[in-house]
Amino acid sequence: MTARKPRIGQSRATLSDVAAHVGVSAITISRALNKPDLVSEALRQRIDEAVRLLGYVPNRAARALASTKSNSIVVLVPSLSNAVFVDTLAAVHDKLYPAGYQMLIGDTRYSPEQEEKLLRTYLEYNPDGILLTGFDQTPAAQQLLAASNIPTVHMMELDEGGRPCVGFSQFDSGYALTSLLLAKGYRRIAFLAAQLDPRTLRRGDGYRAALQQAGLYDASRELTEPNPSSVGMGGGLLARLLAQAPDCDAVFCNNDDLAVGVLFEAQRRGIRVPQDLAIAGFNNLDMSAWSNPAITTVATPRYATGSEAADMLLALMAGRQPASLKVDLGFELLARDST
Amino acid sequence: MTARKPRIGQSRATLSDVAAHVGVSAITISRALNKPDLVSEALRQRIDEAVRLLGYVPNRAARALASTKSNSIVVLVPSLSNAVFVDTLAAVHDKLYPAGYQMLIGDTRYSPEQEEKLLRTYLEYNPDGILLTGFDQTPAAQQLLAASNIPTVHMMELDEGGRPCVGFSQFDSGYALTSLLLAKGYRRIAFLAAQLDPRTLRRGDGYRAALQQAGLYDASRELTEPNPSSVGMGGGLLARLLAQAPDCDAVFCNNDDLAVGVLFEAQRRGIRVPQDLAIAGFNNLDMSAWSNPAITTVATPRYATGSEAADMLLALMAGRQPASLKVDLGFELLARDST
DNA sequence: CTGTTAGCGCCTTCAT
DNA sequence: ATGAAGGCGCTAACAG
Repeated sequence: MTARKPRIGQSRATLSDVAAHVGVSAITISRALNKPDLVSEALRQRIDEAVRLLGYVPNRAARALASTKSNSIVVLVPSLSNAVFVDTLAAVHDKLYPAGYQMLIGDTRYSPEQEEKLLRTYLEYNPDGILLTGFDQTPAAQQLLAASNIPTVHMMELDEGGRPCVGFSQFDSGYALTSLLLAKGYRRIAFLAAQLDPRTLRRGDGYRAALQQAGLYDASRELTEPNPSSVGMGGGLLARLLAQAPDCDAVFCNNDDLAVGVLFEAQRRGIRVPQDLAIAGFNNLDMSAWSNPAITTVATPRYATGSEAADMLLALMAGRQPASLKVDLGFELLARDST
Repeated sequence: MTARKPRIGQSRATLSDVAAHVGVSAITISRALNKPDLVSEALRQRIDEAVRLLGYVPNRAARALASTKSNSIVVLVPSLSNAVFVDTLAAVHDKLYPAGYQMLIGDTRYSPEQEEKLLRTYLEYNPDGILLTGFDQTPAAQQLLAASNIPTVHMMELDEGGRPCVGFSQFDSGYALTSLLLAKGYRRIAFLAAQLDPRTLRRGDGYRAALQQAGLYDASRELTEPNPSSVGMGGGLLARLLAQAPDCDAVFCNNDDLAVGVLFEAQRRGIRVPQDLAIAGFNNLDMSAWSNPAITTVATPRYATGSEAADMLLALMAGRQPASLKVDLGFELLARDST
């Protein structure tokens, strides 16, 4: 036998349905669910049972409307096919979910315009907080953010202007990896990249600075592609590179998948790694540790970035002042057999 | 015209703020935004300007509450670190976004319990539709779904019971790949898998059926790990396999990353591929096409699955009967040099 | 084409 | 520890 709801249609049970069932007022049900200590033990149990019986599911829209808190936070990343951002998202989720927040995930596909569109849409959800990747928001997006007055933390890069951020210096990492190659004696070092996003550009700046400082910079050794990086593209980039600068003795790949692709292509061409050509990657993706030879790379703090950014956001949302508004998580050079 | 209450605080502009500014009623603004043809050209322009001027952003919670339509759909996938699901998500987005729907993405981490939790939470958003992976929902989750009465489409597998679904036969694909190996003359074929989800199990069933049929099945050649698959794990699995069944002449890896890991480990051990050991993978991930040798695999319809599933959901949500409630997208065997 | 009247389901503020 | 009244911002259903 089913309890008949005095409501038309078969829309789901509401707070007052549960209230009617238990014989108390709606607000008491609300309290039992949200602030259990304010309701007596006995009542609470009866309420819980009624909730189960009626299959009551709270209506988030109503709650958000009435409380002006949505309990959801927007997270915008440039790509979901890059393990870097997936790991970061996982960390954010691990931190925010226990705190009662729902993630609204947006994939900007490396486009500030798309990011702006997503932001506009997600702002309609009245998010309590926002997590963005980098600082290359469109002016309109920046305005939206400013006007919304919603706590926002930027991930993956460091800001000089005081905006809350968690990441590491992209420039320094590019500089450091290039310096490592220089220290190992390589002199004709190429730079291969896909997806010219701001972080890639900044790593490239680091690469260039290191080489110029050593008097070894040669623009013909820098090669990029507009598409998302992949193993296949790594091979293609090496082919292009060898055509225009056949004397390279090392390549700095902006992502490990490119590096693995370069390795595969080198093998196909009978180029020995690292004897004829050294290969370095970036991001320390799983596969680069296991190839033959294993690939030198830069371990970047992706999980930690998500975790720290979520912490900072939690603080900001609670109105607390975070310990620091600029958290530099650093990076680690992993020298392996490919260099 | 109704009275506009001057709002306190700096909460953002509402419909009636815009209405007051323009000198019309709130509903007219609402219409100008949602059903522009119902509003005169001239008024619409003035409204658009006021919207821009005040930085008006609609409140989704209020709209959802008033219209009992949330314009969002829930998509639950087992993992975001598997390219398969990321591609599927991309397809769903490409289809649903233009139709005005927002995706609420949930990562179940291959756990039905986690899936149930996510479902419970996301149901609070009153989604207009639901996209799930596979059919292994917990009983409670199934009840929730049934009670919610929300159109739902299952992805990646095929159902016999009439539930809407888009995918391919996991069993057949496992059977077909194993048959290919048998046809090539391999006799001692191993099966390596991570993440024993229902799809993996079903592929394993196909593998087993093919071998049993040929009188060649040997349980000691089946190896699994509970953790998510990765290149590194592929190497580990090969090591374990060779310890307990050193005479294998082929391995069927449940995912391409495992296959690449097996290849790397084989190289390290001086095992020639495919002469000493043939390697086959699954899912046709980018890298498997470029390794040396390239890896035989099964191309699965991940983008198409998302796309078709979204179409079917769109039809269901519109109250239309989809052409078919069970769409079999098939799969393709890609024989390459590793076998 | 535009306006009025309600009320979506819940929570806030005050009461008891 | 529990309840009553009111309203969050928007749109459905009817006017006109």
